[in-house]
Order: sequence, then structure tokens, then C-alpha cells
Amino acid sequence: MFKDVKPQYNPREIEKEVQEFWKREKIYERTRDLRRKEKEFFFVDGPPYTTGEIHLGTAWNKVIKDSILRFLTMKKYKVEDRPGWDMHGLPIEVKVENVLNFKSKKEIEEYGVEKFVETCKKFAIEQKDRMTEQFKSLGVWMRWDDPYMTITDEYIEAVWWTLKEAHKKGLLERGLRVVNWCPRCETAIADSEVEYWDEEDPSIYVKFPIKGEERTYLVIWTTTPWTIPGNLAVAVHPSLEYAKVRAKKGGEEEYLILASTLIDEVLSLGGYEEWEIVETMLGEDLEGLSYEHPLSEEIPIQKNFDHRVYVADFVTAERTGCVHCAPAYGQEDFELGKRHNLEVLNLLDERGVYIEKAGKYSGKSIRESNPLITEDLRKKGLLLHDSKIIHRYGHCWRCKNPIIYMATVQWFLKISQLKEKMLEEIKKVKWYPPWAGESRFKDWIENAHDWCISRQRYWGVPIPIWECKNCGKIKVFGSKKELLENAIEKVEDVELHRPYVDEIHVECECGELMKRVEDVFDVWFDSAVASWATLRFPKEKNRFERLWPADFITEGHDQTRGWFYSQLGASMVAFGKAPYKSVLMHGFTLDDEGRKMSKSLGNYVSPEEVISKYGADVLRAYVLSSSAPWDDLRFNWEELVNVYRTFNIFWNVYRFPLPYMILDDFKPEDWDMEKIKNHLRIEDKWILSRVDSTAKKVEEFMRGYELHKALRSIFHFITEDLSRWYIQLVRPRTWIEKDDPDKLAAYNVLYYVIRKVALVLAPFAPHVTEIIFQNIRRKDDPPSIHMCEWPRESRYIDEELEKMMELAREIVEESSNLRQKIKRKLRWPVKRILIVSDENTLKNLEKLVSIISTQTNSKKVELKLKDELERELKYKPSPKFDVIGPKFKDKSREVAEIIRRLNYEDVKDKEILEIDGYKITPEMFSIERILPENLVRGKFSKGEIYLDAELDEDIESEGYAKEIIRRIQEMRKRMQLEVNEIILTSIKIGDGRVEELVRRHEEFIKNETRSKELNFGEVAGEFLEEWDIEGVKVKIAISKG
RNA sequence: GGGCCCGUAGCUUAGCCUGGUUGGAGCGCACGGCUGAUAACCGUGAGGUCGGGAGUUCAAAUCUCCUCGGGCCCA
Repeated sequence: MFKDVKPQYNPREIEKEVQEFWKREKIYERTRDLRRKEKEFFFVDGPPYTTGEIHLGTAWNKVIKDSILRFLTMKKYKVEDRPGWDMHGLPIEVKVENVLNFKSKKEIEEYGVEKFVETCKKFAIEQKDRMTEQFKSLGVWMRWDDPYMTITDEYIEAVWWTLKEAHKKGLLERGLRVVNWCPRCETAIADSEVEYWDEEDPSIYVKFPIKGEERTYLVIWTTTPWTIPGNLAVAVHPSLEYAKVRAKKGGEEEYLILASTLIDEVLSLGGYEEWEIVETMLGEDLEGLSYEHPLSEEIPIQKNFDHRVYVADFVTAERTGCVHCAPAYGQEDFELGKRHNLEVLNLLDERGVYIEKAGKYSGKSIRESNPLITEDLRKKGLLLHDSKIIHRYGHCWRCKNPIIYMATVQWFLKISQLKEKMLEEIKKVKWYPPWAGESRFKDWIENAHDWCISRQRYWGVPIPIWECKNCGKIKVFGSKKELLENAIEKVEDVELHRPYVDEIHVECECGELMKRVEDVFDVWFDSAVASWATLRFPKEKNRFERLWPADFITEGHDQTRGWFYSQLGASMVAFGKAPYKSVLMHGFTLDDEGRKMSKSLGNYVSPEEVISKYGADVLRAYVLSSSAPWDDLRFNWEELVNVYRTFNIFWNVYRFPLPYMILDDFKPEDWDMEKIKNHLRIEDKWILSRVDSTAKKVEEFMRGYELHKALRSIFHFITEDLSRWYIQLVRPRTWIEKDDPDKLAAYNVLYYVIRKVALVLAPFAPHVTEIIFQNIRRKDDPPSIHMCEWPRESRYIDEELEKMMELAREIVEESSNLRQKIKRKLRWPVKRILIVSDENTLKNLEKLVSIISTQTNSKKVELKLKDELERELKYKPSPKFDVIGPKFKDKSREVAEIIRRLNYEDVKDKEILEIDGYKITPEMFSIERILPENLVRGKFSKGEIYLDAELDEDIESEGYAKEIIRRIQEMRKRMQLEVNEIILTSIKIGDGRVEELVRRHEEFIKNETRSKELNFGEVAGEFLEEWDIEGVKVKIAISKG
């Protein structure tokens, strides 16, 4: 038995109830259990970082995942839905540091690594729990009680195992290289952790004195004065033309060497009054030229080095064409230095502070020394020019401080060797959309560098490398067990975090003590192993062998360089193949102006805010429907409200038949299409066809992950087909009071349609569909809609019928249009509607005549071929007086009248007509196109329609009767009468003719208004009102009967 | 500076791959209808330099190039 439901769609209430129901009845667990023996689908959740709040983008991400997994579950797959959490790394360290008000690593050490790490752990777990609740409130179904977490020993062992594989395969390397370095966090950071934005920096031109040549200088340019102390070389382009220029300023004369094309630009900046080229040479001619370090007095150590010019291809003809090289502070500089056996002179410590060797600058930070160095150069007359420049500069992704490039010893995975194989592998992956892999990801891989996996931090997976301080040998451990077996300390167990693992020591073959290298992993390496770690590999092998690689992953397009890449890299190292078979790349959420959302810009919208106003289903359906997954999504409240309205319509449509069904005791178990199949009307067959073809289309769209199209076709069905058309057509049938097969047919059809549309919508809007299902479910149904199978059958699809109905709707719409033109309300019938089209169309439309007739409120529907119509309407005989006149003389008028009264049919193909004794021949009239005044013309895609606007007594009487009924109904409503309450009615009409017309419909009025009595003349009753109907005064009184 | 994506009515968008009758919708707006889904529902209408420019073509929202704006990523 159905329950009646509230007239307003109330998502908050519904969602609360549904989520409680799921929890109480363990619906999630039972749903998964139901599919435990089915074909498996291995999905890997990209682990969100545990920062605390989910934002709209994270919500969108999980909603996409949830909808797809729910769909697949309905398609009877056993889905792997273990969620993941990325819980290590700098972002959390930075947050904890902020809370503790720490500024440097030293303070952490003083505070105690153990306490610090424990705080990080506690923080990460708290955040995870908060975010879990937020995801749950979105209705996301995942295995929340058993997520994979990067901080568990089990997970860490998967990371360790992977590194050991890399080591075995010779892909692990330690080396001195230039890396991105964050002086604040005192650690190396990955390319993918560098964020670029505009920054103002110094821009200085410096003169490097040539050895053995008086007053002669190389001119270099830099934005980083602090790198000059590390300068060991100058690079020039071998085939670029350089010039030695004699330049004068303030009476002084000097010689400058720089690229020929840049002379004017640079010397103007330098404030030189005049200059001339002394000689030109190619860059390669300059190679070997010796110069003096400009700050060798300030930095005595610089006197020990031999500074020379070298050629290099990376030099371009910009600024001066001479590039100052400090091997410790630049990638290219480092490479150049390596080629020429230059020292890697690093004068900075981890904090970016000059060490003692840096002489005068010792103890100063980079920031402090920039102006200092510039000033020193100026004092020494070596500064040619200084100004400021705004350029894009890299920053640490979490602390937002500018990074530097610095040579340090780090651990690398030699990914660049695997580039070709990676490119091969990604071709085998199915990308949605295709360009995500074919263009975007490919481009990124082609730029792949070796992966620096070490970080000089605390809160991360400790790198499982133990090193002998004596002989330098290393050991890589792939599991906790392996470590403990080799450990000197006899402990039962150890937590795989710093500082605990750091206390484990191993004996080296040489007899000395091996200690763990202090680094932790780049956090990107954690999530990189997710596809096997989530399967508890390497501890458990079975599931890995059965399921891996992943069937499907989906993340935002920022993950091209992130998780899509890190996973591929780690997997290539470990298994030599891609860890996923298909990837859906989704977009970003932006504000309504297409800008990034951020709290500081004040355009931030949180998922909670949306949920609290419109509910999770609306939010879900909105983000899924409003743009293609791979496009960016501009968040727009108005559109969200539209989606809400659509849900409201859905709710109303669902609710509409319930009271009638309850009244008639129609139970879900009574539903039986077989029984009523002979009573199906054409509109029933049509809506059945529409719902079936919609379900089919949705499934097709889901195959290509076109979630937006899937949703939109459901919405279209609900609003356009179900609400605006079928419900309109079916309404009168539900009012039939007796037991009628026509009504039962309607109930059955409505039941089928509502049920099916709920099923199809269930993956996207899991709450509202559940509550509907709970009300309409049959005894043999599963306990939850989400345990149902996706509707497979589409036996009712009838494309011809759908097309036909489309035409009928066009005709009805056009008729409304015409009614508006002739100012005829729908309440007043029109005499007839003419539909003019080709034979085939008319034949099809024949079956829809009654629909067209009721929906257009036409007394008669006439289907006509084009020439039929033309005979009747467009061509009429019109008398030719020049012929009639001479022949009929004074009878001419009479004859002309006769001709006017004739129709096309009367004269067609006739040689002669004899009417009232007159002989009329074709030359006496012409055939003229005439559209009678009472007809108005409109168009539809297959022809034309005409509305006959003629008013006759029948129409008037019906029109007035309906006007009266309408008024009485209005009064009933104002009296707040029950729908089936009986009344007594009296009417006084101020116009005798109209009263007579209305009286013709006495029975009709009594029926429609449930009036036991209907009296004309004197009005009396509980409720009396005076109305003006088309200018006629009407008094109506009603009383309860 | 490079790669990829996006830019169509006030708003959200379909169409673009595979060029071809007046570029479709929805919301909003204006006007109207319905009144047994009723603080709901339905219709009609007005709104478009298809970001801009050039080219290819008989024909360009659609193909090519350039350019502007936005997003992600890289240097």
C-alpha cells in the first residue's frame, strides 16, 4: 500500500531519513554483499589529501566516482570501492608547524620529532574523519570503515616493496643534482610541487673583469644576485656574434664584451654616452677566456678557482648573451660544470643562509644578500645597471615561499630511462576524453625527468635505505619483517615512521653499523603505489593477480602531472606496465565568472552550503549534469536552482497519482502490465516507449562516461515527456471513480514509468530515488533501490510512435499559438482544427486525433491532404462581371451571388452547371485563393494547421458553462471544501440569452462541481460571489450539501 | 615562451569530429493559458557580431592560421 507524501520536495528531510535507513538496515553492506560473486570491477580511488574540508571540486570528484560505481553495481558488477587517504607530507607538517608556531626545522628538532610526528598523525586522522563525514553526507558509498591510508604499516610496506624493486632493477640512484629546494621547509621538492606566479625580483647587469686586460669586462645579467657568489663560469653561444665595445661614460673609457645585437639596449641602460664596436667575434672564439670573480675580495675562497668562458647551446641572444653560471644553483649550470669538471660550489646551507666559506656574506640569507651583493658590486664599479623585473617564479606548493635551485644529494628514480616504454604504455590506456592521454599526458611524459623521491622532512614514509657510514654500502628493505630480521635491536615490532624506524640499526658486511638515511619519501610516491597497496599487495598476492591493473580511475586534470603520472612511474618501475586500463579526466570547479574558487577571493562555495540549501541529490545532479566531466564547471546558483526545480517536478509527478491509487486501493503488487495490455491507450504506449528509450540512452551515455548527457536525458524525460505531456493527458483518467480498465491501465503505466525513471536516476540521486522506491516497492523487491538491477528491457520502444507524438505535440503547441492570436482561451472550444499534411503523416496522426482534439480543445479534428484543402479553402469561384454582365443583364447580381456560394468541388471539372435555371460555365468565374475569415493558419514541421475560430451557440454554451464551472470550483477552493464534498448551487445570470446557453449544460455543471442541486434565478447560500464573465454579470452561491 | 582544454542569447548550454534549408534547448524576462500536481503546472514571444580578425570553399558556429579572454599544466 502506498503512503501519501508531502506536496513539497524536501531534500533535507528525505536525505536524513534515507541515510538513517541505509545505516539502520545496513543497506550499503547488503548491496555489496549481493554482488560478491559477480564479475569484479577494480576501481582505485585517488586519495584526497587530508586537509580537513572538502571543497566543491573534491565533492564533484567523489560524486562522479559514486555515480559510476552505483551504476556498475546496478549492472551487477562487484565493484572495488575502497576509498583512500593521502595523509603524509609537507602540507600537514606545515599546518602543524603553524599551530605550534614553528618557523624552522630546528624548532621541530627541539620540540622532539616523536611528538611532532604524533601530532601530525593525530591531525591527519582527525581530518580524515571529518572529511569522511562530509563525503557520507553527499551520499557517497564507499568502504568508509576500511579505507586505505598511506600512514598504515601495511601501506608503507607497499611503498618499501616498490623501492626495493627499483633498487633491484638498478633504477634507484643517489646523486648530487640540482633540485627545487624550499629554504623554508628545508627540503627538496618535486617539479610537481612547484607553483608559479608573478614575482618582483632584481634585474642586474654585472661586469666581470677579464684577466690581463685593463678595463675590459664580460657583461652578464641575472635576477638572482645571490647566485653570483657561486659563480664559476660564463656561458656564451658558440655561433652567436659577440662584440668588444669601446664605451664612454663621464670621461671614462672601458671595453665591454656582449652579444652584438644587444649592444645598444645594454649600453643605453648602462648610461653610456657613446660607444663603438672595436671588434666582433663568434662565441666559440671567446671560449677559454679567463675572468676574475667580481666578488673575490669579499669571498676569498673564490680566489682558488679558475673562471673561464665556455660555450653552451642553452644561451640565447637575450639581455647580454653572456650567462653567468653557478653550478650549484642551476640545472643548466650544473650540467655545464659537469662537462668541464667544475666544482659544485655551494655556499648555502639548507635554510638558504650563507655558510662560513662565503666570507663577507656568511650568516646572511638569500633575501638579505640580494641588495648587499648589488651594493658591493656598485661600490666596486662593476654594476652596469640595476632595476626590477616582474616575472613568473616558482614557489613551494605548501608554504608558498619562493623556491631556489640548489645542488644537493638526493635519491632518484631513473624514470627518464623509461620514457619510451611509458609512451608505449599510455597508448594502451583508454582515455576519456581521448585528448587527455593523446595530447596532454603524452606531452607531460615527453618532458619526464628523473624523479627525486627524497625529502628532508619528518612526516612521511621513511625511505627504507640503511647505509654504512664506514664503507658506504646500502641495503634496501622491502618489508618490516625483513628489516626486523636484520636489525641489531631485538624488538618485536616497530612503527614504520620517524623517529621509530630511525632507531633500528643493521650490521654492515664490513662490521660497522648501518643507519637509515634520514630522508622520507616524496608524498607523491605514497599515492603512486595505491593501485597495489589498496589490494594489500605485496602481503596478499591473490587479489592483485586477479584484479590488477585497475579497470578505471578518474581524477581532475591537475592530476596529469600528479597521480596519473606518479602511478605510471611507480608502476613502470615495479611492473613495467601501466597500472590502469581506463582513465576519466575531469575538470575543475570555478566560480560563476570562470575564476578559481578560493576563500581569499570570497567566491568560495562549500558543498555543505549547497547541501544545506538544496540537498545532496541536487548538488550531485547539478555537478554531473551541467557540464561534460572533462570540462571545467562554472558554479552557478541559478542553475543549481533549476536542477532543484526539476527534482520538484519529479517529486510532483511521482506524488500526483498516489492519492488516487490509495483511494482505489491500488497496490504495487497489483501491478501487472499483461492484464491491462488491451486497455493501453496510445499515449500509454508512447510514454512506455519514451521511458524505455530514455533508460537505454542513459546506459549508452554511461558507457562513454558522458554523465552529463545521461542526466540531461533523464531530466528531459521527466519535465518534457512525463510532466508536460503524459500527466496532462492522463489526469482525467485518474478521476474516474468506478473500477475502470482505462484507469487501471493508467495506474499500471504510471507505476511502471515512475519506477523505471527512479531506477535510472538512482546512481545519480541516490536519496530521493530511494525514498520513492521505498513507497512503491513490491514485496518481492530488494530492500533498497540500490540493490536493484539496472533495467535491461526496452521492449516498449516504438520509434515511429515517438515521432508521431512529437508531431502531435507540435500541433498542440502551434494551436496554442493560434489561440493566442485570435484571443481564444483554452476553456472555449474551437469549432475545428484542420491538419494539412502528406498522406503518410496524416495516416499516422489519425491515431492521435483524440489527443489532439482534447489538448487543443477542438470540437473536431480534420486531417486533410494539401490539395483537398486547397479545393475547399484556397480556391473559390469568384464571378467575372465582364462575362456575366453582357449575358445575364439585370440578373447578373443574382448569378454572381450563386457563384459566390459555390465551392471549388462544385465547379471542378464541370463543363456546365445549372443552378436555379441559370447555366453557368467556367469562363464566368475565376478561381481565387481565399482564406475564410474564420480560419487562422499556423505551421508544424510536416505541414500546416488551421484553426476554425467561428463561434456558434454550441461553442458559446460550452464556453460559458466552463466559465461557470471554473468559478464554482474557485469558490469551493476558497471554502476549503474536500474534493469529493457535495454542494448546493444557485446561479443568477444577468443576460437571458447566456442563461439559456448555460442551462443547456446543467447536468455537466452539476457533475463537474458535485452539485446536488443547481438552481437558476434566485441566489442564496453560505458563500455568495458576484462574477464578471465576458462582460456578463453572474451571481453564484454555494452551500455544503 | 610551450602543451592541452574552454569561449554560442542576461545566465547555463546543444550543435563543431563527418561544412549545406530561418543556430536548437532550459532558466530568467514579457505576455497569455490552466485551475481535481495548485506557494504547482502549461503555452507564446522578444533576446544571438556563434570572443575578434584573416584564409580555404559555391557555402564556415563547424576546417586552417592569427589574435583576445579564461582554466590546468609545463619552461
